[in-house]
Amino acid sequence: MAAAERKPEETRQALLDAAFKEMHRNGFQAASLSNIIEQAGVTKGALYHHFSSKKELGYAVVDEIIAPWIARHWLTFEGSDDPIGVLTRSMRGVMKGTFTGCTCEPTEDEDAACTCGCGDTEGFEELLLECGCPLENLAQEMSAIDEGFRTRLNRIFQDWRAGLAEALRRGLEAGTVREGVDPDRVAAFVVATVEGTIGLAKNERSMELACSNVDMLAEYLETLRPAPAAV
Amino acid sequence: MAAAERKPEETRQALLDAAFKEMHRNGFQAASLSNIIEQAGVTKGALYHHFSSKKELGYAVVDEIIAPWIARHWLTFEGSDDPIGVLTRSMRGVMKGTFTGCTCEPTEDEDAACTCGCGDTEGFEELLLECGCPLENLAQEMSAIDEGFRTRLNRIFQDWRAGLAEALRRGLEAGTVREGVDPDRVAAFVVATVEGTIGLAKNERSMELACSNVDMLAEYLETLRPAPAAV
DNA sequence: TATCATACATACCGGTCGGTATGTTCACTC
DNA sequence: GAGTGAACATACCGACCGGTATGTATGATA
Repeated sequence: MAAAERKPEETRQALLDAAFKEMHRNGFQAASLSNIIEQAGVTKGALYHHFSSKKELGYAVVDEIIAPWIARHWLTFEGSDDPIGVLTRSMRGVMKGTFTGCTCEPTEDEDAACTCGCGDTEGFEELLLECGCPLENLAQEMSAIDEGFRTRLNRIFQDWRAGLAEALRRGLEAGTVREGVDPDRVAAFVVATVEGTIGLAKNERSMELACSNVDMLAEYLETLRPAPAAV
Repeated sequence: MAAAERKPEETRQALLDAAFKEMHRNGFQAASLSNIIEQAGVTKGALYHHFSSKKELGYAVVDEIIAPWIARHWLTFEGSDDPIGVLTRSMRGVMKGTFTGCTCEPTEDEDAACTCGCGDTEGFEELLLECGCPLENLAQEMSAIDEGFRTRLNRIFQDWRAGLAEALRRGLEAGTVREGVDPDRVAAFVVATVEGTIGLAKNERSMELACSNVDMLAEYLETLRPAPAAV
């Protein structure tokens, strides 16, 4: 094995990345540790040095890969007073893989790839369309049969909803969201519709369907703005 | 084994039912044939007499169990001219496990269990809340890695959407749905939101969340009715 | 009643799985 | 530069998996 390198943090990260990819495509239960260590370029000894079991590896993927990923792509309000506008742009960005709604430098260039340094490449939209949302996939598979997964995934969903609701509350104060809108209920509705849309689009392999649904959700969100001053 | 019984249709059905339960809880890949045959009360020889492989068993579950289940609980319009009303009742029925929207004798009794003879018992809502929608679960798990599953599940989604869109079209003609509504796009939006809602509620183990989302979707659907005559 | 396809039951196989026990090499301390 | 623990690599294990080969009982037919 030539000269060994001994970079434990890099090894650990390589294992997490490989595990994430394997789990994203095959789910957790069908994820093969052999494939993961092969992809990461290490051996089983390294894996079990860094993680005590397959399950612990899965938990780490949830906490250290999936959770930040969701936050990076969906909690992009950054003190904005227009949650509906930001959310609509985030949705379109995620669906198209352009991520112009990231918290990094926003760009006007619709064709630009993600510039937020999250490591997502241009091919991401195909991956999303083919493999779906990793958070939703894992939740569907594991939440019924493992409480550890369920609580961790649930935490991500709750943070997502809470962040969205918080932004809506600021919109209420700023007057960009009309009175009477319940931030928590709208947040839950949006999260459910987004996840359902990704799932349906994945099954039909149809980006058009995804975009149509996003547009319809955007239209619905527009109805939550204050009514224009009566003429 | 006392006197043998030789009822091939019952044996086959027992295998399908057991496979459905196992797959609903554990997914297809993690479903164990040993568990299935044990649950069905037969041996591996019987299984492989009726099904040529595990995958064929899974396909049969999709075609013969899941597809009719979806049709029974979601395609309940039966020539009604009020798709929004029927759909709203179906949603609430499925979520509460009362199924008052079934195509069987509709009942006014909100507490009644499903009377459509579909075999669903009172405990169904807990199962839906714990294990989610079997269609969505399988789609999430298998559509990316097996084309046979994907096409079969996709067919169910398409039939669901088509049935919903057809009902909306009748509503358009009957005047219970306002002009300008696109039946196909609304149908896709509804299916995605319903599936997303079940998934989210399953993960949070919260029937309140499910009901809240259903109510919000129902509110949205009400906006698709014709505007009341101007005063 | 002999025949024979159907409908199973039993026993077993190769392969893969997650996990472990043990060996080896590096980096650092003193 | 000897010692030591972290960071791996290698070899191996038992369990379970899907699948098969083969045996056997049943029920209809002739």
